[in-house]
Amino acid sequence: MLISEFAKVTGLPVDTIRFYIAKGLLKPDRSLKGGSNPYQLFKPEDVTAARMIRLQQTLGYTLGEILALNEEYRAGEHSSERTIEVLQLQIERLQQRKEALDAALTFLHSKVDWIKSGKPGSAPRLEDYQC
Amino acid sequence: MLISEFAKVTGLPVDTIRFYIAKGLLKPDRSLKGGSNPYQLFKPEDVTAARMIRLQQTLGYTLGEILALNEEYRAGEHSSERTIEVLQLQIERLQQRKEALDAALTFLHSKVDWIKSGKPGSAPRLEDYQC
DNA sequence: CTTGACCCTGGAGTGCACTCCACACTTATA
DNA sequence: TATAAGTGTGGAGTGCACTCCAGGGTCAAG
Repeated sequence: MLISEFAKVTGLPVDTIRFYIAKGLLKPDRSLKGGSNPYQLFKPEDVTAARMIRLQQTLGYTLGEILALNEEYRAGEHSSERTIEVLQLQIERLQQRKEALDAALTFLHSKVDWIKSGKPGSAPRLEDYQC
Repeated sequence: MLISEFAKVTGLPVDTIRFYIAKGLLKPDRSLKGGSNPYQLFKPEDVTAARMIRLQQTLGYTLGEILALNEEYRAGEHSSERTIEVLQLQIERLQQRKEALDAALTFLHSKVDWIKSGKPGSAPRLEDYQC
């Protein structure tokens, strides 16, 4: 598929796609059949890759980290131990984020409860939900 | 307390603190006693505010959003309904992030399990953990 | 009263992640 | 064959969140 269709499928602006290509995050095929096609061709797996990038971004990774992560992941494709190591690292980091998020949610919920109950006693303190 | 001590207590660089003050995120007192002190004075509640800012940042809010959120929060201080509304919105947003995070974690865990079990069947697909 | 540590303001610079633009080429349609 | 729509490259610009620096004021110690 061409870039405009890829943009539609992924929901990403064309400029952003080109930006990702320049960064090495996406690698569409070029000129498949004897130089007949001067355009970049995107495969279904590129769609998956794009979605993976967006996911990793919402999880707080920078594009540089995502690139490094994915390359390391590819490099360790034949070494299960290395791959597992990379995955474990990601899991650990996400786990930490989740804990901070849980603490924040508990704090917010307790604040809502406190207000709804007519504000008896002192307000819930951020310090009590260490994040 | 003066800015250098505040920096030590919060762990933030002095420049960042001044940046937050310029943005209106922190409001230390100025010249308390008859213009004798030309320096900004930070109170314990400023420390809490700084920690709140950092927390909100890790949760994905921009400084602009944090400012708006905190001002709206202050504005609704006497209207419990408005405050609860703001809190509910925050909770909703964080809940969404948590769900994406959970999906990612489940995906990563299943990938680890799949590798550890000698890679039987097909690899876990990102698509199956909609995020 | 000088020295050194600390403070303030204003403005410039940095890295990241886009976003926009000018210009040139290719391809489908009228 | 003219024209419009889509594609590629290179480079400039934007917004955010800092980060650094010059120039100048304040204050406590010696």
